[in-house]
Amino acid sequence: MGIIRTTKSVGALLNEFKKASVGISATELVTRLGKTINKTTIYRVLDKLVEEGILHSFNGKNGSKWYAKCNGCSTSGHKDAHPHFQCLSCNKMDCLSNAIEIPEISNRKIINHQILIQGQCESCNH
Amino acid sequence: MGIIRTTKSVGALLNEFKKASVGISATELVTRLGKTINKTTIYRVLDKLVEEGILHSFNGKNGSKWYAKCNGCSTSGHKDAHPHFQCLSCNKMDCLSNAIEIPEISNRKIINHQILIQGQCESCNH
DNA sequence: TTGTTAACGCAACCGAGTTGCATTAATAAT
DNA sequence: ATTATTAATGCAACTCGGTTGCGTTAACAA
Repeated sequence: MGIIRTTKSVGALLNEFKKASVGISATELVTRLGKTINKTTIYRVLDKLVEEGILHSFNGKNGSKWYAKCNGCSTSGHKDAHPHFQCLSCNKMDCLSNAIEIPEISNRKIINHQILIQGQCESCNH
Repeated sequence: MGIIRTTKSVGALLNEFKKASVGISATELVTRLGKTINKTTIYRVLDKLVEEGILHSFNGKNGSKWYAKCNGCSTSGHKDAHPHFQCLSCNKMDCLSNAIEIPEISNRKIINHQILIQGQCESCNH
């Protein structure tokens, strides 16, 4: 399950996330790295990195897959559920540190949640 | 923009939502109605019903498209943003009436938001 | 009853993501 | 350093949700 070798694909992907403080979509990663790394590999490495607790995965508008660095997660689980903000003009995806209270819901067991806030980012909001 | 004729496709789709108090995914509607209504038509009618403020649309897990009845919406906009709960066992999708506070976010303009809570529903939670 | 055009069906397409399998290369063993 | 093991990769083909273009049908107004 957890075996990960230090290959150039893993390095290249981790590098993209080291450079960026924001989220990156799977398709964006394929366009950035697709000439040197096969897209199948990109998707597989992303899955691995999520399993490892290094990245977290969530959905953007239109349900597309996005990834961002984790904060204090591990193989045993993702702990830092936080809202994401996606700009409807430039599509930039931010991880927000704002804590949002999810209430208990009668008779249901909550396992996780996703909050996607959409609007205009700092640069596009004028 | 808003012109809608009372065709059998519109009737059939509205009927599905009249019968159900929960959300229905686009693919589920295609399997239910696909023998009598072409899937292109299904997607087009759904779009129309969302424009009309009769249904609202949102994403389930894996980013799939879901629809549910609106409450007090109109062609001028969807007003009843509420969280959705999807059961990870049976995939049932509920509209929740719980109000969840979305804070203002510095320098950004919030236009809308989606909250998807996942877990076990009443029947699957034992 | 007829004319207009919204709505429909069909076929073909698109794009994100996946699968199977043969090949390559990272790590462990010698 | 050399070899053996098997995780990781590349490739091609595929799946599936959803869309587009276009000719035909049928709702509604005249």
